[in-house]
Amino acid sequence: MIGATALAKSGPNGAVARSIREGTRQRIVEAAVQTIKERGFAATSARAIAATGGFNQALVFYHFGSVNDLLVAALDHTSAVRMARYRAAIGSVTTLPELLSVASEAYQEDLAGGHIKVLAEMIAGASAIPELGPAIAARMEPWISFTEEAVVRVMAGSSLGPLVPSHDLAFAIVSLYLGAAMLSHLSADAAPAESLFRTGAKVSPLFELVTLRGVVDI
Amino acid sequence: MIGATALAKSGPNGAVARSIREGTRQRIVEAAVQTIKERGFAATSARAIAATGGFNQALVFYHFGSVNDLLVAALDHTSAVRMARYRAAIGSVTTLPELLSVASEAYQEDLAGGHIKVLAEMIAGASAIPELGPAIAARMEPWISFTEEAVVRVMAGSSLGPLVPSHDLAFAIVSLYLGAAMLSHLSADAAPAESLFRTGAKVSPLFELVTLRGVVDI
DNA sequence: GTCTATACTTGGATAGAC
DNA sequence: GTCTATCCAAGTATAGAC
Repeated sequence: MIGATALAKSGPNGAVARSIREGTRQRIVEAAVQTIKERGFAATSARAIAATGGFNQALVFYHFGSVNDLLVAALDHTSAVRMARYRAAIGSVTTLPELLSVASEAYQEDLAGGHIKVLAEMIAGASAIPELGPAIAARMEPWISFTEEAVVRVMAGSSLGPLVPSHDLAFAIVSLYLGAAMLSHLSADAAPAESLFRTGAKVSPLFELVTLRGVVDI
Repeated sequence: MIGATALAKSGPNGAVARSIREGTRQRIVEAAVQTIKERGFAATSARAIAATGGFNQALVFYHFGSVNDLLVAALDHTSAVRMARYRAAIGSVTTLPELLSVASEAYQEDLAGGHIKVLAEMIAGASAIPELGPAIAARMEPWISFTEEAVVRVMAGSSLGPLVPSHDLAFAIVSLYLGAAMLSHLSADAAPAESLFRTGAKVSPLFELVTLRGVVDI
């Protein structure tokens, strides 16, 4: 009898059943992500998150200890989702134009889905709340590694390979991605970043050319 | 007699004389910049600024109306200083390796002088306080234009010129600079960005090569 | 585990003396 | 123009009922 109490309250109410299945922690994390997307980092207080998710403010502290810890958990959550998406899209690509094409596609999805906004807001927030800095820096590392893998694959056999340290290049790409996202985010105008992808698509065959011809075998 | 009252309190006290000469507004702006550098955006409250500058908190509101308006003024101030520096360093450069060399030098100065920190904190803050967004976006524009000028000059006569829209390239460079600054700032580790400049210096002759040989006259 | 109520803190902003 | 004193709003966090 006692074992049944956990399910006693579910019944026909979909929302309640869902909250029991997913667990409250997960519900809180999702409310945090949504609040950042909709209202920005500064407005993402425990009260605002609770209002978004329809639960009590005190639950944030009961389950996560502090708002900061919840925000880190929220970043982990979106990062995992996005990483899975990027791995699926980019994991098997071996040429630069192809890479740019799928990267551009994934970027559009990120933009539409609000993932970029979450990332930008968190980076910005990390700058504002120093305690978050190290946690967020650590969560950027996998992205640099992932980018480096893709870069190494695309440059394999290229004569540029030995000349450009792949880690530097990966860092540069992530920086560019991040900087463009923040600038676009700032002016609420995504056009410049999109223009950049189009230009990249136009220019990338040029690098292929250089690679194939082996012009720069120094 | 009345005309003399303004100077009546100066005398041997250097600090007071200085404040009268520069005006209190300027003193407040400098205190704001210093507070951002030392304590970060989030900690830069009217009270903190007043403590840094050794004046009363209420003066912020008397002279600037709000903390936000003061912060924008502070960004204007550092931007003007940095722009002058960059113009002097880059204004006459015409080759890519040379450009990268002086840009790297100026970047080191920016880093040491805390200018990069102010910029990064303000961009981050703009994300946190939406009202600041448009003001800061407007203040990034001159940097993109300036970069575009330099890019156009360096690419003049290059066969890459017609292929790469200079505005896109300028946007990309500013994004890269900004993104690298924010990532470095995050992990309190400037090494990655410096490594990037070194790599740039190594690779840039390659572009010169492409340009000179005219390999890609499509 | 979840709620209500509330203590405590910080910071923006203003009134009014000087 | 500059100061003291204060109001007010928003947010973190906790105590304790349920």
